[in-house]
Amino acid sequence: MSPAGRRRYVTQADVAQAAGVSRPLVSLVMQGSEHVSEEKRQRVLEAAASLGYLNNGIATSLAGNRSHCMVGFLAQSLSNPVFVDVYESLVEELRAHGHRVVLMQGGFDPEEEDHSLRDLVTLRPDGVVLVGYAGSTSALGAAVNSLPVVAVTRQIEMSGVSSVYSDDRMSADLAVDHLVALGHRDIAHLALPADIPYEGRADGYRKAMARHGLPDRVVFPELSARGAAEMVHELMTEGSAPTALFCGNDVLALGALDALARLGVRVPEDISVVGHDNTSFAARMGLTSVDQHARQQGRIAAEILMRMIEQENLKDEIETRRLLPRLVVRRTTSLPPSPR
Amino acid sequence: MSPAGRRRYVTQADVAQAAGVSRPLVSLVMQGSEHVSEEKRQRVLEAAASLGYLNNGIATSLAGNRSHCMVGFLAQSLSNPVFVDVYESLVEELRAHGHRVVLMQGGFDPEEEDHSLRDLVTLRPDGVVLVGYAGSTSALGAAVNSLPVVAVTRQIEMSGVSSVYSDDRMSADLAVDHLVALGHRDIAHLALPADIPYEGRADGYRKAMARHGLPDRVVFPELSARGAAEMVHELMTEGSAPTALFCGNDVLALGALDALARLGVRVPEDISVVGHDNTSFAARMGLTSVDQHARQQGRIAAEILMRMIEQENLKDEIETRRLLPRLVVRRTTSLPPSPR
DNA sequence: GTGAAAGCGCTAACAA
DNA sequence: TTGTTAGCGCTTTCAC
Repeated sequence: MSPAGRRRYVTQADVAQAAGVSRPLVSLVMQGSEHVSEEKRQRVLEAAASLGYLNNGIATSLAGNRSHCMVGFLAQSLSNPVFVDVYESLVEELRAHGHRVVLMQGGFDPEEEDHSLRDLVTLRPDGVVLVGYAGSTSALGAAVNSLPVVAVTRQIEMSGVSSVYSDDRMSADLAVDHLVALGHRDIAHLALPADIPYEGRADGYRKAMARHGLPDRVVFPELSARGAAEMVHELMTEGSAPTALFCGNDVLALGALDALARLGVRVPEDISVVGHDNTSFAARMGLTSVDQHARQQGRIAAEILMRMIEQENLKDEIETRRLLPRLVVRRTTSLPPSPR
Repeated sequence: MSPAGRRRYVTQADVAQAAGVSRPLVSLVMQGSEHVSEEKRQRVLEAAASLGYLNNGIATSLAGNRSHCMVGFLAQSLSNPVFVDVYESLVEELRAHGHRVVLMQGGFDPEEEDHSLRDLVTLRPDGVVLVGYAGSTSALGAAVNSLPVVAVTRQIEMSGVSSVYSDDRMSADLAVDHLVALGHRDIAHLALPADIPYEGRADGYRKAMARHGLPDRVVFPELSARGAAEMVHELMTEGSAPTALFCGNDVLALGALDALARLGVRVPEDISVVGHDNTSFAARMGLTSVDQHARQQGRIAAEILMRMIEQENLKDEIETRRLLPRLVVRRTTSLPPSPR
């Protein structure tokens, strides 16, 4: 069966020899060409099957000077389900166009992101999708010169980079306005770390509070449900507790809800909570959350990318799509507790 | 800047011409060879930078007849956070060994899985990790002949495939024994679909119930929180409601909790709920769940894969690691309601 | 130190 | 219909 010694892939040359034909003929058979006699086709296919031949896509795309039909997806993290939503909808859309998607994890460290992006480009994809990219502009600039790039869930203002994103300032407006309309005045914000590229949420929150003439209160928990839980515990036990919490994303909101439950603080009777991203667990938990249309973003990104790939020239032919977020009100927000 | 017409990658030949040196010299410089004069090295590096040269990893590995330092990861789905845990811990471990990981989504359709696996192998990775693989044995057999394969979260009994998994029958034992010890007799099981490869959970549940002399009740919701919610709604409103629910995974458990909350059924006072996988949201929601040590599975898979890659011969040098699951008791399980 | 030549696995012109 | 030849971008002998 398999060769005894060092593992080695079976090549078309091996198949050709076994079948007693020339190398290019094997190539023709593998490509399903019509112009091959039935007899040789059979011989080749049998030889290939018995040797366990597997096409080498790397060599194919190199020789044919053609594309893999592959696009790269660089995700900062998958622990936030919203990124999974983007990925899945993108895969779905691109598959329909005959493209496959390979994902690499970037990470939160800019250097790591850079490195991952370079690794991805090394595979010579037809294009690259960046989700929550926080790398340097230099690595990005190099990529942009050679292949189409589209950023999702945030805008990257750079020549050659298309963007699909949701307006984060408006997200904050929606959340704050909703809470203020209910009568809240003491609204704290559980922000995403300052070094990840979603500062619009915190900025928007500050502006919205100022617009209502209310003082703002921003805290920066570690980016995890646990981190949020610890921060909320602190917030609720030291000094004056807010009557409402706007969380930078649903993962943080989940942690917040946990901490509140442990403290015996009732939601929404004692405190209201708003999340961000409207992930499926927000829906299941009855969490009021801002929807940034993740699946739609993935779909649009796929469309833009396909267009960029097809025209294949003119790096300034980029598109920018800003979506309007939508507040989904559920069971975690209501009137503030009446003053004692 | 970039060429006006059709987008084309800059090659070493372009760099060589611009720098006025030979092609191989550029290669040497790019590989950081010592045996190059400082002057030419500078010229080459400048030319490369100004042209925006990016190495072609595809051509490199082909020419050098050497590996990418890349391993493939085929995931059935990422909507279940437990698979993300496996992926992230694997990436962490393999990165430390200088390997990068590219992920492709398989899907639930066996044909799709097959296709994805072939696509992945086409990229000539050093090895492949399968998570929740449900493809055909033929595609797998072909892969196994050419490169190391390790299956995670389930066992694949096939020559050449290593496996890391948690004992699903024992999971069911832990859950059922816990509930029975609390006094439950009417325990229903929200099973994973029969066509995905985790039948051990349902089998184990049936056996455990039989062992206790109790009748079993298995229902098959659609594999999503929403599906579980609908199924549980049905279960609780038609006929006799069980006093406890053992769910095939935490996603289903989340849906179950949602449905119960909407029905006004209290957990754990009226009904106990046990999940599976001990995902981070189980921890945050106080869900009693069976931990299958996902991160540890990822780490072990990485170690096994590295070992298989290094020895590089003898396809029967495989390893099988069965982990023992652990029940984590939280707030969703307690005594059954006292009979009316 | 540097260039010429050969080759990785495959495809795409040819000619036969 | 088939084999021969050349070449994709890169690395790797091997002379010079």
